[in-house]
Amino acid sequence: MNEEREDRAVYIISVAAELAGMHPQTLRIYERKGLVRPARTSGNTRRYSDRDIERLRMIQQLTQEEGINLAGVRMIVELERQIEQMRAEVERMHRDLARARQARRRADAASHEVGLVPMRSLEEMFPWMRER
Amino acid sequence: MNEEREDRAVYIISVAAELAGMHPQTLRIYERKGLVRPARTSGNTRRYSDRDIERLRMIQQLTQEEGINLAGVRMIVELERQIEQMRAEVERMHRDLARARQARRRADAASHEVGLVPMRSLEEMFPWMRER
DNA sequence: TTGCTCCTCACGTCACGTGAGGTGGC
DNA sequence: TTGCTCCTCACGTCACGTGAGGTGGC
Repeated sequence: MNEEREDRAVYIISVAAELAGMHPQTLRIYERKGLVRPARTSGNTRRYSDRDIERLRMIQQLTQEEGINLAGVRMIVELERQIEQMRAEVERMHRDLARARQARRRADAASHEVGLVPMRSLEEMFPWMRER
Repeated sequence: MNEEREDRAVYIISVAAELAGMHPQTLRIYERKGLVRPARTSGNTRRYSDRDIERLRMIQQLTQEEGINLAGVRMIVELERQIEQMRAEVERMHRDLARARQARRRADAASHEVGLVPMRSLEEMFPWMRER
């Protein structure tokens, strides 16, 4: 399912409630508390997207199975957003580090090719130093 | 305050409750729910450390000011532990990356010193490329 | 007209904090 | 003996979900 499709607001409240396994009135309460923000038609009728449904299911998991109230759900959603962001940051830095190390290796290899004395690390020159 | 001092179990329940601004009975409830684990004396009396007090204050913040219930507090404490761990990971990688880049610079400089053809980055050879 | 939507209000249930009440060891 | 601790039980309050009841537009 692509992003455009996930964000398309297609379900009226009764369908969304059925998909999420909830009472329609519960969905209205969640909107008032700012937990879900469905789109509205020109006639002021709510329209839910697949992303909204996914969010509703997450809320249901937290409230029903974990017994967490809505104030808790709100903060947990925010914290998980932060965690997701940091996970991406770690991922990015892993790539940067790998790239930096590869650049180093290429530079050393290039030195060899033009017949120069390679820059070696202490460990390369004195292998026995590795143990400590 | 050092770590050893933070973990020393010194306060009886009435003092801990006063320091945290709570009812002693509330502290017993929190222990039963697994939110705080004070030490016990040989006579089975609870003894709270400064770290325990800190935790109690955090719980109070979440329940009273944010209106979060104990199930929510439990998960939030866990998520914040994860975030702290990831923050340390990012910190560590930052250092690794800085170290890798410095090693690269040192290697280049050393090539210069022994009169070899230096391995230069594109930016070093064509400074005007920096602007983009 | 039918079946949906919109809204507000009220009730039942449950979590949680407070307090009482009774016990026992420094 | 006094003042603490330990525990359990009960009550008041509040959050939340469900449902009813009345309205209006496709």
